[in-house]
Amino acid sequence: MTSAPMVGTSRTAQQGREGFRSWLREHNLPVTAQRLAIAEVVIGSAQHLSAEEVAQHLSSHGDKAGTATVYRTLDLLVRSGLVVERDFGEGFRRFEAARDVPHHEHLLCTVCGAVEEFRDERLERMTTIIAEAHDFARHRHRLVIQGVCGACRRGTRTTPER
Amino acid sequence: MTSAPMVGTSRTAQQGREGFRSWLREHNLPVTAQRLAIAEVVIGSAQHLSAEEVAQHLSSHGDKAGTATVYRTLDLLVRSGLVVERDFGEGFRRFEAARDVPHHEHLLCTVCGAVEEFRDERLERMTTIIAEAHDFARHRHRLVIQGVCGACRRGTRTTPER
DNA sequence: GTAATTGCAAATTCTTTGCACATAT
DNA sequence: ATATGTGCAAAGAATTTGCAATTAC
Repeated sequence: MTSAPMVGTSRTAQQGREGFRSWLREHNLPVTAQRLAIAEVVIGSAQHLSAEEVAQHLSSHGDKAGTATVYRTLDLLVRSGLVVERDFGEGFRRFEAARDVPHHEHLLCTVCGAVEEFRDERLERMTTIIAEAHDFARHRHRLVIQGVCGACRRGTRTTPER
Repeated sequence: MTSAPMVGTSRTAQQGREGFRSWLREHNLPVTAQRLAIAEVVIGSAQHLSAEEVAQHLSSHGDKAGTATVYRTLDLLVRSGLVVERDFGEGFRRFEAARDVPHHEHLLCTVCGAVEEFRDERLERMTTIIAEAHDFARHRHRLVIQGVCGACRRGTRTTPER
């Protein structure tokens, strides 16, 4: 966990589990133990988890699910809108609970891997204007700022981020 | 090719070939036909090429190189500073000739795949300020704006971008 | 001549798919 | 009951690596 405040309101694991249960019911999809467990892990976490990390969290909590199921459920979670997919250029994807934030950017520490989030309205407006100037209809954008966090610069960090 | 003006100065295939030859010599690395051919393709192109596309360009020009050699040479080109690696979240990397631009952003058409480049000083300053506010030492940043280009919106496009 | 590169194929990493078996409704 | 999900293992896609044959210097 980073020490900075998160953007938006975080949801509890319970809310994640129940929210996904409702969504599955609405869509006439079977509610299985694996699906609820995966939803609880991803939505209950404040981090950006990879598929593998989701599987690890599961087994460390007594639950377990095959790799295929993890991927298939993450796909459902993204389609439900409860989870958002992220690509930090690491060669694999990460998944993050969708909070009540329309959009936010990421600061990535290249030393410890810590991810910090922020929102900036100016950036929102700026990308729209830039797109228009190039005759593009802006759909969305993605900004990742890479750098070194304070803890790593000062050698203060005691616990590894990931 | 997009119709908008490119950022910075483009280099010719010849310049790419010779520039890489010099770099190889300076680093006591063998100058091979494959290396020069790959440099010519990547640096001579105004596009963002994938490793596979580089291999295709090669064979269509009579040259040829194994996949491993293409990847190994792209790695050298990146390390030489003559080529820059890009990640547009497609699941694979693209490589672009490094021009005299310190940094530029990308507009990506989600319909035809066209990539347009632009530079924005405000963004440069903004990311530095944002990083500082979060106690990060900014190293670099990456902004990709996704949208639909004018040609695709109007159905005007006649030639596929990729 | 000797050290480095090349190309092929096998190995890796992340992700998807096919299929027999298990489970939700 | 019956459609759907699950897990395993095989398949895929992009990229890397081991190694014998080849080439640069």
